[in-house]
Amino acid sequence: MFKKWMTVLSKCALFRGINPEELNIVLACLNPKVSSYDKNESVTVFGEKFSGLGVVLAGEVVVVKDNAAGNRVIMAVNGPGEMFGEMAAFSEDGVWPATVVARGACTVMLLPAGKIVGSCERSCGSHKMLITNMLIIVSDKALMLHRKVEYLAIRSMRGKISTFLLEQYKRTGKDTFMMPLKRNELADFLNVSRPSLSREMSRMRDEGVIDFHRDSIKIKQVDVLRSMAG
Amino acid sequence: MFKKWMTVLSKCALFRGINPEELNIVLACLNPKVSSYDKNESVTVFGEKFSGLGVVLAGEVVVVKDNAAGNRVIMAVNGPGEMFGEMAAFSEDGVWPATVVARGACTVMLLPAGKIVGSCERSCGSHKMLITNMLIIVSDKALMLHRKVEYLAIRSMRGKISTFLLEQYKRTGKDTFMMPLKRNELADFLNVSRPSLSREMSRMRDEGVIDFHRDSIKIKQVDVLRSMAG
DNA sequence: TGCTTTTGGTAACCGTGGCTACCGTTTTTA
DNA sequence: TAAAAACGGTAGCCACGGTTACCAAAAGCA
Repeated sequence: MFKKWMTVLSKCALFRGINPEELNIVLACLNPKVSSYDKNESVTVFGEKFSGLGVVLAGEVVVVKDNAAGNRVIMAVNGPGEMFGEMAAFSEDGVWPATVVARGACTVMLLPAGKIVGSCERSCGSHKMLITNMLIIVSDKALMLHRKVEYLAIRSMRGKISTFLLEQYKRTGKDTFMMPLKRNELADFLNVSRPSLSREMSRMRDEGVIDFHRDSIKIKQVDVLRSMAG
Repeated sequence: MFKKWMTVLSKCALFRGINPEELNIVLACLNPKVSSYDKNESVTVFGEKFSGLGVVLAGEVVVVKDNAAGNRVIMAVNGPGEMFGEMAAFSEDGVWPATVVARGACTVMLLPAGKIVGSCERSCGSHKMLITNMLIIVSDKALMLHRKVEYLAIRSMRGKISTFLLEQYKRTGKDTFMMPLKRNELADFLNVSRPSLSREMSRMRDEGVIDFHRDSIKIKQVDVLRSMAG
């Protein structure tokens, strides 16, 4: 039944430590719903009734939040095997805390939240593992948000840009790399305006700290960048 | 042994649904460490080795984060029965993601993280409950951070102030209430400078939207405030 | 009780960064 | 392959809010 998605699901953090045979049993237990979406189609809408823990099976989704002023903040970009709605799954109000939009054609699986904590009728042994995995996942999510808060708490734009670039530098281990976000998306992520971001990056280029062309970026003075990060 | 703290602990979300006799057994299992601190003393320091899940027994602690630029951001204020370090408890790196400072004289309990998920030798039945509680707690924490991100994502100071006041208004249900934070702390929380905050609040008072004197504040035009929140 | 510390309001100055507008380039779609 | 849409850099304008400095009131402490 879920044979098609086994490879992806085995990579999903929720099912870590559960072997294929058990996974099949657990999935039958959880009774998930698989749906496909086109580009820019809404998978979930902020404030609507919570429909279940999401797992991306194919394609990519973007988790966004619109504040009333009309600014769209990108919370995350999730690919195959990644999840969304982990936090809402165990909240009381039972509504989506964010909007999830298909970044391109994609397929997602929605798991009813109650089934995860609720004790299984057939008392399948992987349920405890599932809950423990869930705990780790939500903790990681919380830490990610913690990091996000740190980003937003940086007052100056230079600080934000420098911090972001240094994180990429550390992640890739190279001083020349591709930006994982378009200017628009980066501006959203750093919570600044797009033209101001361009201007500041250009200034940094003029000063010889970095060099870039479109998506390709090169860090020329790591130490200077570090001093600007805070 | 923990008789002195039973009243507080029974109110702690971690032990919800566990009756006093079981609580004693569970506590013995967890082997917690109780310590006292003076005002402004550090309970935990950012980056240092994780020492365990914290529970405030008496007094208050402030969870803060200093960014390298020297700005101190208040993450939370925790009183008796409240916890800190929930996220770090299940992260890999095993260091404190924030600094916790005693707001006044206080007593806290530290629970070794491993003991919570690790299966109990005496296989005491409340362990599953403990893990489930932990899941709910961490989810709530994540949602709280989510809300925090929303606050920080608000561009204008007016928007921040309005949002904060409306939240208090909703919480107390009254249009006149006491500010739960000093100006200093509020400025930190909203991530703005203290004089700018005072100035903006004075402007709002001049415009007749609000009225205030020190800690006491009155909302005069809720609808206008709402339109300013975003 | 007087002294010190903390807290909060106000004012002047000015830099960062938001906004709008425009244009060239790249990518997508028909 | 032409038309349309998305993307990214640049420029000018100016307001929001950071910074510093100072003072008054309140609270803590001797």
